[in-house]
Amino acid sequence: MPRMSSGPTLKGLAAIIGISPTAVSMALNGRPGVSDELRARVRAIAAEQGYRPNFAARALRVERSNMLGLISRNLSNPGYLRLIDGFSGAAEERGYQVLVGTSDLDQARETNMIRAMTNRQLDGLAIAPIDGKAVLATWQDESDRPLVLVNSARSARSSGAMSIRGNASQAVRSAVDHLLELGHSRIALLTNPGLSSASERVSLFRRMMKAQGLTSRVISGGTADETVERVVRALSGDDRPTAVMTDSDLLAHYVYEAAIETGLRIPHDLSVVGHDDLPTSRLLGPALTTIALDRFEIGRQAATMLIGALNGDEIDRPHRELPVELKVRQSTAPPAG
Amino acid sequence: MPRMSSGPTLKGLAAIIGISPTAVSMALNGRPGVSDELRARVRAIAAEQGYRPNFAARALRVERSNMLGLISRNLSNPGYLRLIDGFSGAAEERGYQVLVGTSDLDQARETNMIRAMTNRQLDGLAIAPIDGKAVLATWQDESDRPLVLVNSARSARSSGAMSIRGNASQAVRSAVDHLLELGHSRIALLTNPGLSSASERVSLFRRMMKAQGLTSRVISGGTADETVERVVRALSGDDRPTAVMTDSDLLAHYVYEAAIETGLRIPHDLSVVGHDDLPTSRLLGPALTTIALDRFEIGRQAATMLIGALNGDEIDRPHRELPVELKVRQSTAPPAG
DNA sequence: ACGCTCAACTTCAACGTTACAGTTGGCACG
DNA sequence: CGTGCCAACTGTAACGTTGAAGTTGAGCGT
Repeated sequence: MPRMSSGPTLKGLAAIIGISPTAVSMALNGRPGVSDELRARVRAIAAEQGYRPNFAARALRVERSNMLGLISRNLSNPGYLRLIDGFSGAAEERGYQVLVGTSDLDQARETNMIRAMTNRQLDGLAIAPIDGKAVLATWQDESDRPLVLVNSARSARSSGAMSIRGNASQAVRSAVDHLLELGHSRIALLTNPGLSSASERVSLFRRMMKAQGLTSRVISGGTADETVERVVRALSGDDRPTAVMTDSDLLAHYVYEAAIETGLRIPHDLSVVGHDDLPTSRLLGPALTTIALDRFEIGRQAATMLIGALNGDEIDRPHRELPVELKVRQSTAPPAG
Repeated sequence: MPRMSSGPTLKGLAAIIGISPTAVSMALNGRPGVSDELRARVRAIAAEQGYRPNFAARALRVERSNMLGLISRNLSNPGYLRLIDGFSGAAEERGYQVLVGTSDLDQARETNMIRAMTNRQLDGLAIAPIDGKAVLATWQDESDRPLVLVNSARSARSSGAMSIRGNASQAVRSAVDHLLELGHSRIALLTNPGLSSASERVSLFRRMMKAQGLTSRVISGGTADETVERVVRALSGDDRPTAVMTDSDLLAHYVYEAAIETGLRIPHDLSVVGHDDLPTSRLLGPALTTIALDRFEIGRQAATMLIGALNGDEIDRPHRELPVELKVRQSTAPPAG
């Protein structure tokens, strides 16, 4: 029932001005082939008539939609808002619009999302993949447009796509080093399950701990409630960890909740290290020690890389790792006793 | 240079099967006019050939894009992530995709965003407007599709659009009542400037304070840094407020930062009441007393209302106010002295 | 056997845009 | 004064889809 109030079209404008639609198109799109004088006249009349180009028609014709897609793993982690913010800001600056979606950590949904987006003649896609390689396969099956993998495992790097992420090894290393220096020996890592990027971090963590002759403990997150519950359980044993490092500040928040539930005091009974540095993290009680990662910048650069590739530019470093920085605050301390 | 790997089109499929494109279209879209047998055959061959419908072409033809727009005021407030999450979840369930944008609290950008979205044959728009009336004017100028105003001022209600928001008067009332009961008399309200919905809250706040014979103080936020600075200044006078209530948890966070800067302890020297109840708010130090508002649900319902209207349904309550709930935690206490 | 109806298709045109291949006319040049 | 050239346009067709208006032929009642 609801229809667009049908404003004038290129053809309509052409009729009014008395020239061909092609000329109007060229005039409005700033392409050569029309005199400056006519161009000005066309612009004036277009504005006066309230002409609005029809993007669907344009997309059909030129096989470009001027839309970029952004698919995140979930939409509960505030870190993704930073990503969206950076991405959409950069995209809008260059005249692109942003289609968002989330896989919700579900492979099938991720594939569907990608398909749905390619149906729309999406010009490029940035995705924080569940499994980078699977995404690569799906995308290249569907489209030969630029793709940026965000925060994916190193193993998913390929010449077919670009990638950008925080420096994962630096992140794990600085967290572990910090905790070791404080004197911790029973350290647990809380990660999101099922992510190929997570397993990369896990193995790095295991290797570092082994090098110290220490055993490593890994806790897999799930839904919010599940995660808290699992952390509670992990913190209950006799040889419970004295420190937990996490893959995100959000996960660190769950540790805080678990600490409240178990009555452990942070940092006296338990040290916590996050990863992100959300704006709220320094305001937590106690302020969270975390590995700062500029997700806004990741979003920005992802969009910029996509648009660059669309313009045919040679992309500077197609596989980027942004530096991370340990912010020591109040949630870490030497282990008690 | 990058082009879609041109899969088969309706016409191509039709040629392969030996029937007309129209029949293929009817078969795939589940419309009557084809036998069950042919429908099955078409579906099988479409799948086998990897057929992907071209949404741009469809949009051009039917003047529907199957996209919904969501424009927020900014993308730094984590509350908007909840909104996006609820909105996109409901939209995806019904086969719609979501175009996001932000006005960044800039009128011109907001208007541009709306125009850019209508150019795309957007089917419906949910927007947290800077000025609801202005949005209404722009939108109705461009399109007669459904519009939902999110968190807009009551004054922007009109028959031309739907709306959904938290119960603003209940929110202001319960915050003020809570602080009055604790014994506060110098209460400040920290709001976002320039929002018509904010001025509605301000006037309600002023009225309530006046009814108590108390003077009211309003602090206008700005950028993050500006806001902290203004709060610091507001907290410096001799007759400084003993309590600050805010329009969002994000603003409450700024008050926390200002408190750190000025050395005031919460809640001993200063009580703080937020508005949102972000997941992190109960983990702050001290845990934030706040007015809980389910932004996820607002997003969900906004999308549902839009899609309902698109289906021609009679919308149940086109102007909705969700209840809010005061969560008393540790950031409020009786004033010292 | 005749007309009638209806399901199952086909044909045609159009949505708004732009690429490409013309066409025109003015002007410089030998 | 023709010839060639170029700027400034025009005309046509096509992108993939679908609505509307046909066309067919099988089945049915009389």
